[in-house]
Amino acid sequence: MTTSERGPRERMVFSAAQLIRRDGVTATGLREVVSDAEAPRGSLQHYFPGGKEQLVNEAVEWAGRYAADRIARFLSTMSRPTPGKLFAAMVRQWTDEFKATGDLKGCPVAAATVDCADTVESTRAASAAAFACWRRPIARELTAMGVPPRKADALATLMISSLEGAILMSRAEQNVRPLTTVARELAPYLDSCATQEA
Amino acid sequence: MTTSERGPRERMVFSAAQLIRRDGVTATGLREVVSDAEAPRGSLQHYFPGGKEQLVNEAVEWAGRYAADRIARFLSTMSRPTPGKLFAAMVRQWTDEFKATGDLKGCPVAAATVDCADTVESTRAASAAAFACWRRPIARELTAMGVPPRKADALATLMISSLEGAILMSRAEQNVRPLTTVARELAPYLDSCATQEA
DNA sequence: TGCCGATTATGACAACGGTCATGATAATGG
DNA sequence: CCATTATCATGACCGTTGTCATAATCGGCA
Repeated sequence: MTTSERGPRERMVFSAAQLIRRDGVTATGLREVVSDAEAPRGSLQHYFPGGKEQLVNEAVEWAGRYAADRIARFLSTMSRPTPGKLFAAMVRQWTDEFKATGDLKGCPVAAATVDCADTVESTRAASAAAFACWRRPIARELTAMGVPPRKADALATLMISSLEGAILMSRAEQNVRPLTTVARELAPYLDSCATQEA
Repeated sequence: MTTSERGPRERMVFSAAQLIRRDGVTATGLREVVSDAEAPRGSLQHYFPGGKEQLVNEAVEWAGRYAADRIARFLSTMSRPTPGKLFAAMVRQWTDEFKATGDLKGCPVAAATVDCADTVESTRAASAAAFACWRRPIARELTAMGVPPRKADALATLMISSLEGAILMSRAEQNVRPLTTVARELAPYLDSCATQEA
C-alpha cells in the first residue's frame, strides 16, 4: 500500500488512482500525478503514449483488480463465511478508512464512470471491465456458500451497487451512517439467500 | 421538462444540472451552460455572483427537490403501493430514459459528490442536503405503508444507495441490467419489511 | 421625457490543462 | 568501446477555464 520500491510507471498508475478517488478524473492533472508519484515528468510520455486517457484507464483497471483481490483476502479471514459477512467486510474496509484518515475518499471506478462514461469510450469500457472483474470473484464465493449461480451473480451486482451508492452518500454526509446502515439492512437478506434454495 | 417559458436564471440551473449529469462538474464549463440554456452570458455574473460554485450548488439542490417530488408522483399512480413497487418505479424512471434516449446519463448529485466532496465544502453540503431531501419523502411513504419509522429511514437509505450504485454500473455497461437486477432482488425484501413488524 | 436600477454585452486577463518537439543522459548488448 | 535503445529533462504551444471590469441597453416609474 505504501509507495514501496516499484518503478515510476506503477507509481504513476497508483497515484492517479488515488487522486481520481479524491478529485475525480477531470480535476486530476497529469503534473499533479507526476509530482505525487515522485516520478520524472518525461516518463509520462514514455510509458503512456496514449496520454491521460491511457493512464486513467490503467488506474481504473488497477482499482478493479485491487477490489477483486480483496474479496479473496476477506474470505481467508473468516472461519465460517456467509454472504452477509462478506458484504460486511467489504463495507468495513471503507468505514475503517474513514476512522483512520478522518474523511472518505471515493472509488476510482465510480469517478471514472461519472466523469468519462459519456465522453471517453475506452474509459467507459475500462470501468465496465473493472466492475465485472470485481463482481466475478464475489459471485464465485457466493456460489461456494450455497447460492445458485444465477442468483449469485444478481446478488453480487446488488452488493456492489449498494456499496457504491453508500460510499457516495457517506462522502456527502461525511459520516459512515449510510455505509453501516446498508450493511446492517442487507446482510440478513443476503444470508437468507444462502440457506434457502430459490 | 422542456425549456419552457422560465427565465434565464432557472434555465441556467436546469442546463447546469443536465450537463453535470453527463460530464461531471469539472468538465462542465460555464460558457457551455450559457449556450445550452440559450441565456445571455452577462446573466451569469448577475444571477450567480458566487460563480460556478453557486451555480453548481443550486443545480444540486434542484436535483434533490426534483427527485423528492417524483416520489409523490410515483405514489399517486399506484392503487395499492408497497415498498417494492415504489423502488421499482424509481428504477423504472432510469430504465425508461435509457430506452428512450439510447444512453444513460448519471445523477447530478452523485457527480457533484464525486467531483467536489473533498474540495468544495459548500457543494459537499449541498449534496448531503439533496440526498436528505430525497430520503425524507421515501421514509415517510414507507411508514405510511406500515414500516416502523426507524426501519423506514434505513430502508430509504438502502434504496437510494442501491439505485445510485446501479446507475453507475449501468452507465459503465451501457446496459440496464444492473438496474433491473437490483430492482428484482430488492423488491421482495422491501415488501417483507412492510408486512412483518421488526 | 428623464432618471435609475435591473439586465445584458463584450472583451480581456491570468492561470492551468494536455500535448508535443527536442535534446540530454543512462543503460544495455554486441 | 560503440551503438542503439530506454529513460528522463525541459520548454514551449495552444486551447480552455473561471473571473472580472467596463459599458451598453432595457425596464418601469415619477
